[in-house]
Amino acid sequence: MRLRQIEVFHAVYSSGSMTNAAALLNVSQPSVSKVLAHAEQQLGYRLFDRVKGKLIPTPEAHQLFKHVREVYDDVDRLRQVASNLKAASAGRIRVAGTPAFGLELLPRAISTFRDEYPDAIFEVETLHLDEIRDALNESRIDIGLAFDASQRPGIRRKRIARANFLVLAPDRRAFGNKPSLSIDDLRDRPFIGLNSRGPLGKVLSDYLEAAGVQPNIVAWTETYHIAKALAASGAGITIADEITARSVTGGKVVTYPLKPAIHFDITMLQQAEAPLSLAAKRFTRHLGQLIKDLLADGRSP
Amino acid sequence: MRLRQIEVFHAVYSSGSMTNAAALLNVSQPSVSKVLAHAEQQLGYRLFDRVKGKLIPTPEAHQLFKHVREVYDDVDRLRQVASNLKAASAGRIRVAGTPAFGLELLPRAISTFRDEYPDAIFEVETLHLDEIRDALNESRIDIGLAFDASQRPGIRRKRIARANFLVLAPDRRAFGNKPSLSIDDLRDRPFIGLNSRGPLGKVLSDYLEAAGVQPNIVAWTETYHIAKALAASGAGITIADEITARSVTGGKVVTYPLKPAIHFDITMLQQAEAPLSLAAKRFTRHLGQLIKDLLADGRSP
DNA sequence: CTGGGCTCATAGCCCGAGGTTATACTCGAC
DNA sequence: GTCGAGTATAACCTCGGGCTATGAGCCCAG
Repeated sequence: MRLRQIEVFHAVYSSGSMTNAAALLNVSQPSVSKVLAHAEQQLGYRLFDRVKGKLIPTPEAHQLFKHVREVYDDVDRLRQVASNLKAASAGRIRVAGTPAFGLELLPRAISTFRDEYPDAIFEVETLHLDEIRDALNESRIDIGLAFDASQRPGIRRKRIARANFLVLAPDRRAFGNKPSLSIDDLRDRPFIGLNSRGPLGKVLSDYLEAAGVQPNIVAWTETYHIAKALAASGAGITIADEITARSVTGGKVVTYPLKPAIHFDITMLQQAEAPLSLAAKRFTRHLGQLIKDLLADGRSP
Repeated sequence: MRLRQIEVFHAVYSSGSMTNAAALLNVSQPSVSKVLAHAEQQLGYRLFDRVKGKLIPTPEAHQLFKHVREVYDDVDRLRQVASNLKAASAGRIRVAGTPAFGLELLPRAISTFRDEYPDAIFEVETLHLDEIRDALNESRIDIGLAFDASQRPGIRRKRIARANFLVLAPDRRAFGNKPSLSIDDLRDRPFIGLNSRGPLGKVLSDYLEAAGVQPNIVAWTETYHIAKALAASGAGITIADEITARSVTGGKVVTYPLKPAIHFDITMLQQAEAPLSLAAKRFTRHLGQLIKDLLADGRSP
């Protein structure tokens, strides 16, 4: 069975008719008819019964289709990867970050990197952690940036820096000029919660639970920038990573360090066993340095 | 990327040279060279660096290969299934049983069935339970016969009969003419154990453990016929299902029922959602009846 | 019952992928 | 320098799969 025959069978089976399949595959109807007839002849049995001009899948077709679908999905993915690799070898540096990084830090890093290497060409996007991992596996991106990613097969992690949570409030009315806050200060405040889907949300909710603090949650979100924007607009206080807290987007907030601090890692992800291009390697160094500088600046202004 | 290109890439990558790949694929070396060159040209990047006449996979090739292997495995299986379906539609009835059934009962069932339907053509083999399931999934067989199979997605089970364990001894010296044995009678006897890999071995070992009986195991096996043959040749006593116990093969043994009895099911397996041919359906009825008759005969001789 | 309007199949044509053999090229080993 | 191993190129053939045009069966509407 040739790949083309598999494709055609798949299209005919799932669209229900040769005419539809032809449209799906952007070829003429006779072409589909011929390929299918040829496949049946080679297989030695009918895949569809032609009854009153319509196609009825035979039991064999149903059996085959289960397996065809798998192959088809795999081939689809393979072709995706094949074209992704082309973009990679074209010298592009493809980076993705969770929203906390992708919205401001990555653009800034790229911009300053291009001051030094004006020829560098980038592709940037913001993805959630599991999407970053998929994208790495499919060679759709070269570098991912996330918080506290857990170990996964096929993915190499590198800790870039250790960061802390900060408390974000709309203004100084709630806590005045306190130099830092304890977890108890958050009790009974209107609070914007972070979903525990992401790794950081989980760290945070575990921490609050362990401390026995049940904040008065007024809204849930998964992205820190949204939490920040909510805080800035006066909806309540929230907790966010230092990167988000120090960013310009999302409006003006005041920040307080937490004591004792809650740490988490900033992790760079790449595909295991896939060498980075020279340009990509340079960029990872640049990015690491930028993050360290940013954290240092934020801590001793 | 055409299927042929995937095949060729796979062969070259895993055999290390075009010449070897050509031999593997049973084509000429220039053909491989051309297909590979063509694939590279379409992909837009090299898959191998030609250095000193040898091939060194590029990083892209390593990446691609991971996915190619998956596709390749799937396609392999698909082609297998495609040709299996041909045999099915050719009117053959393909049956497999665990050794307990396959060695004697299935051949006898087929033979008596063919007395009634002389045109029926069979394929028989003995497989272990997990192999039976794989074979069903790949449409390599139509019907499987096993003990106490657990539920699995894609497989339909049908209980044919309920059978009991019997104690097998070489002769009457050990237990005389006792009408039945209790589990305690087995204590400290030389015993041929059944591996707990199969479903029945597990039932048995659980039972012995629950009764606190630790037999004096002198040999382990997974197939009941071997246990029976060992018992017949005087190596010790054993426990076996009724089907094996009553078979002719494996030598002469004397059997004792256990009291209280240990039950287990005899199960017929087939692929869910795959209709059986008319002939296969008839055979399942025949087989079910034969097993019921056999058990009834054995219990009231 | 007759004519659109579906469907799939057939005919005749063309192109390109991929097979063949024969041969050239380029290393490393001797 | 020559031989062997491995890859690339050339000239040729076959066939899968694309196209358009057209036929043939079925259904429904008028």
